[in-house]
Amino acid sequence: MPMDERPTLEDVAAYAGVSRSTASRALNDDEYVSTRAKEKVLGAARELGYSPNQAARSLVTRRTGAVAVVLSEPEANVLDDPYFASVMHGAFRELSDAGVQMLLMFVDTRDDVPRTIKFLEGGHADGALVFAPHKGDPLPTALRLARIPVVYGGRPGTGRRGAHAVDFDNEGGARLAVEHLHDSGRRRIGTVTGMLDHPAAADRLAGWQKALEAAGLDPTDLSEQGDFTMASGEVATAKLLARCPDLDAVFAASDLMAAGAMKALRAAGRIVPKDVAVIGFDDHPTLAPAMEPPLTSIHQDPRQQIREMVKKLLSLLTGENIRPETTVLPVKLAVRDSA
Amino acid sequence: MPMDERPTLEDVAAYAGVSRSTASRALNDDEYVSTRAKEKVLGAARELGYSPNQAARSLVTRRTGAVAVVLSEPEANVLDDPYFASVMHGAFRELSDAGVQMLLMFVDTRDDVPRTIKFLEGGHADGALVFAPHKGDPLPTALRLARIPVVYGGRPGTGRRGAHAVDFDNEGGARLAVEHLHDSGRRRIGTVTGMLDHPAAADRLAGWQKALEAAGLDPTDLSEQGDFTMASGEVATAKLLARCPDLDAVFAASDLMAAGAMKALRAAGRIVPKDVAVIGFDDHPTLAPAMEPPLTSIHQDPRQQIREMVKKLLSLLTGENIRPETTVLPVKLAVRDSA
DNA sequence: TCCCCAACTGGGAGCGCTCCCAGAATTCTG
DNA sequence: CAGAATTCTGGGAGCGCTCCCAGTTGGGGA
Repeated sequence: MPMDERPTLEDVAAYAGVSRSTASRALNDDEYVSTRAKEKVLGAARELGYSPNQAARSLVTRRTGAVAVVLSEPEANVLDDPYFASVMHGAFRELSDAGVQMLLMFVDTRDDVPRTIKFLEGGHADGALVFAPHKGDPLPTALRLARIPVVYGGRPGTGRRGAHAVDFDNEGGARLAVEHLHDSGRRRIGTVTGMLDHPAAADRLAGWQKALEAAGLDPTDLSEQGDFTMASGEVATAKLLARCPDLDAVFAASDLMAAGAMKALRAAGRIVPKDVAVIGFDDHPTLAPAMEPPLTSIHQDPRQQIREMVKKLLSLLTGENIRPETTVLPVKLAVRDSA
Repeated sequence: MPMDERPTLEDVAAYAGVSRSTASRALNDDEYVSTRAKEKVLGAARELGYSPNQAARSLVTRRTGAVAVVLSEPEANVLDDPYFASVMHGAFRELSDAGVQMLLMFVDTRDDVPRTIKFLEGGHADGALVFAPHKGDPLPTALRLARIPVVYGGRPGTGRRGAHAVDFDNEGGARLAVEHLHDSGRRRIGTVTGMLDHPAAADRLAGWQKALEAAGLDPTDLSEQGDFTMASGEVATAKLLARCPDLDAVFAASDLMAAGAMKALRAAGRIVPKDVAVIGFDDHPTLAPAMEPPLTSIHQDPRQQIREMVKKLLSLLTGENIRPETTVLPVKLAVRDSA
């Protein structure tokens, strides 16, 4: 073996004084290898600094040892949101514990869709963890046709039947928020929604509405649509305030919109939480505690989500025939000063 | 070719009525292929939905077509910081434009270092884009020994000689901040630093100090160390305030610490910016405009950084013999209400 | 004692591709 | 128009691995 080249399995086998086959068996701890042979091979591998050639292995096993994490979300949303950073970090940890590499792919232009499909179909990854929340997103349909093992993060907007997914209890979170507000005496509880083609936004709105009705309150005129950005939260809250001057609470479907709501309330001379209480959603680790006053918000644990997703995907990859279903994870209320 | 299997190059060649070699040449647009043959092959490939087997190709070319993006930074910093989200997104865009896949790796425990090195040495990626800012980080040294093409984001804390890197003008940014404060009449300009084993933090501190001295001001007692977190900014500012009650400006080395500073100032009854002006660093796209008052901050463009990094790495990979040097990118002042 | 079956080992084939080389077809030169 | 140069083509080898199969070893039961 020349000095400047990486050792191959053959080199390891020769060094250990066994055949290539035996070396392979030892390294992959197959059955039918004597402990003696196994020790020799493992020792040789360590000695030579052997690391198997993934390409050669892939060529025969038809497995790449890599999983793609696909974010199908407009650029701005991904960048603003530490949720995605958490997801990526968590995905890496979970996957690398399983010895799987993580390929990261963003899909934010229409052109990216065929490229992504082509890539995944091409067998460059064994499976995918996909975050594709928009209702019109063509990706889930295309993925289903391509018969690639996929687990979704969040309820996919399209092709909901027969998909493996892990979602948060968005409706329950909204209910939690409304109940907290109601319990502290609020009666005119408005909401600022996200884009309603986003299942999470729709679920949060539904939760708010059901909770109001359950409390015997009338939701009419009390909801205004935003788009998850701070500016939209500000505008929506101003409209809400103009329409219902007796507003005494705002449930915003994201912390960013809650920040906008606070701005609008401040501009209108309302004190938070004395005059109007505010609750956000996401429990943005940086933003929520930094706000003035610190924001009460619905907390969700992205790490738990990704852990479940990886677990499902790995089962899928080992050929386990698990039933396609959406696992729903609980959320909780993180109480601070704003409500 | 069976229906259920992916077509191989051989299938494409047969379909086009040429040999495997010619098909390969056509697909890789090599020289010495007739236009006629090329068209036939390309047509056949399209018809059959052919996508080359990357593993087989890697095996012979000894190139993986993938680049690793390595974040060697404690978990919390990565999660809080939309800078990293920007970097990852930008890296994906730039790399995929070049037909290169992106592998993401985090290094946050000591154990991750050998694993990462092993992985990169194993030839699983053609090169790496590394963010490893800490002074004691063993990664840069290990990477240099492993002779892997690497470009650093930010000045690497270790092994600075002979490394390819793209950094921001941290010192210049601090100077910009101080000059702005001085121009608006502030004379007691304190600073809250980041962890000083972080080159960016050290550079920002140096810039602050030099700018003060250039303006004929005395920096004594006016700097306090933080660790880039909000809580540390609050504590540091309180100390500063206790030591120098006539403080009229704070330059924080991160927006998060600026948020902490604002909290401390508010708690001490100081009005921002009337009594004390505050300037942050990073221009955090979510946090800075959401603060009350909106934060003046030093803006840096992570997209530009990653673009330069990818450019350097691709040159390195094509064997160009570019000189190892640190490219320094300009920053600018984003003026809002806090200063 | 012998045979059988389990436990183990080694060699061969082949995954799908690129590259090299020899030969065929075409074009260019004098 | 012959010969040389050039362009193009196809087959063979081989990248490093896993898997299959045939062969070898050793221990336990008849």
